[in-house]
Amino acid sequence: MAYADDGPTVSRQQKTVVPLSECGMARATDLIGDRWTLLIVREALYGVTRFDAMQADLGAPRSVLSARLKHLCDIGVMTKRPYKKPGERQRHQYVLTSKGVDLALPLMALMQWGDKHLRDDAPPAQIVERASGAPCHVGLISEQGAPVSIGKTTFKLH
Amino acid sequence: MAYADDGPTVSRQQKTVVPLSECGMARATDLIGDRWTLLIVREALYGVTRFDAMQADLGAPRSVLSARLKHLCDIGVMTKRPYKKPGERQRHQYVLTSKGVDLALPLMALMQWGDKHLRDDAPPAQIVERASGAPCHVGLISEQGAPVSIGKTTFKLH
DNA sequence: GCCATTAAATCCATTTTTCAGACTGAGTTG
DNA sequence: CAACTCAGTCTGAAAAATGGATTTAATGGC
Repeated sequence: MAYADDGPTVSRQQKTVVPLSECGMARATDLIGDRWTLLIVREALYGVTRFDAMQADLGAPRSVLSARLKHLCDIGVMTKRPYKKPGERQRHQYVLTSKGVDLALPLMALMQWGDKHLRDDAPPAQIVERASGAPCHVGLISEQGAPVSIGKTTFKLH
Repeated sequence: MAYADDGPTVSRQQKTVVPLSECGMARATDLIGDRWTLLIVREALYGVTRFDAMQADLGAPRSVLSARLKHLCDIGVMTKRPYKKPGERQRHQYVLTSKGVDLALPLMALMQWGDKHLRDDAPPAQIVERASGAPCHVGLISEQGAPVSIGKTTFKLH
């Protein structure tokens, strides 16, 4: 992997690596790569599902939040559903679908990166096993289920 | 973790989970959460380091690419350096710092998500161990180095 | 039924960002 | 010197984000 401390890296000359439109990552950033969408998903993962609560947490303009939530529902990352606690009025909540829950991993990876590189003190949230409380981290795993250092990997193109 | 198929999830009532400004993830999306930045980092990881090559791959407006690269250098994710292959003119290249290389993991996680949920056929790029060529994937790893299913984890707040 | 309240939006005017494409300037090749 | 390549900058139009005010729909209390 090209790396600033490895000495004079030579650039690939001419060719596109993978056409952008073909790459899952590009499609992903197309769908969710903006200022708010991932933060909204983070809210949902934390269990915040109501419009106003999200708005209060994020401070995003209501119109933007509204549009983003609609979009997230459209692409199947969240669903909007009514719910009613006994004795309370009916409300709406936005809940992650399984497609949305799968975003937890990229999100945790990003959180991990931010906590490592963008702050000096201890991170405010940690990923732990629910049962034991033992901390976990995001990493690469081999076919045999063993952790793999990222430096020992490449992209293989088809 | 709240999940659309788990039945009527009840929303947390009032409180902010972690103040946005405190969260590594929020800081991260602040720095790199836009349409192009992650794609630029992807280019760099693939080994594309020259302005024009990136522009051709991404199709981003040159002014935006220019601004993003400048920003990435400012925040220490990339560095700009001159280089010269014998017999060629001197050029510039943008290379990832170690801080930038660490973005590979969130990026791979996102790619994995996109490949799983945003396409039906086989993904165009795969993460493999350099030595053996065996495929890897991004996942959660326990303290003991064992893979952990994401459903068995939560966020622990401090 | 009528009023106040709350949740969930939408609307508006202003500022910021994006975009496509033309242009610039430095260094290289013929 | 003319043409070409690379790495940008500049420009004006279009799109998106912003903070704030307003709207709508569903209560619960009186």
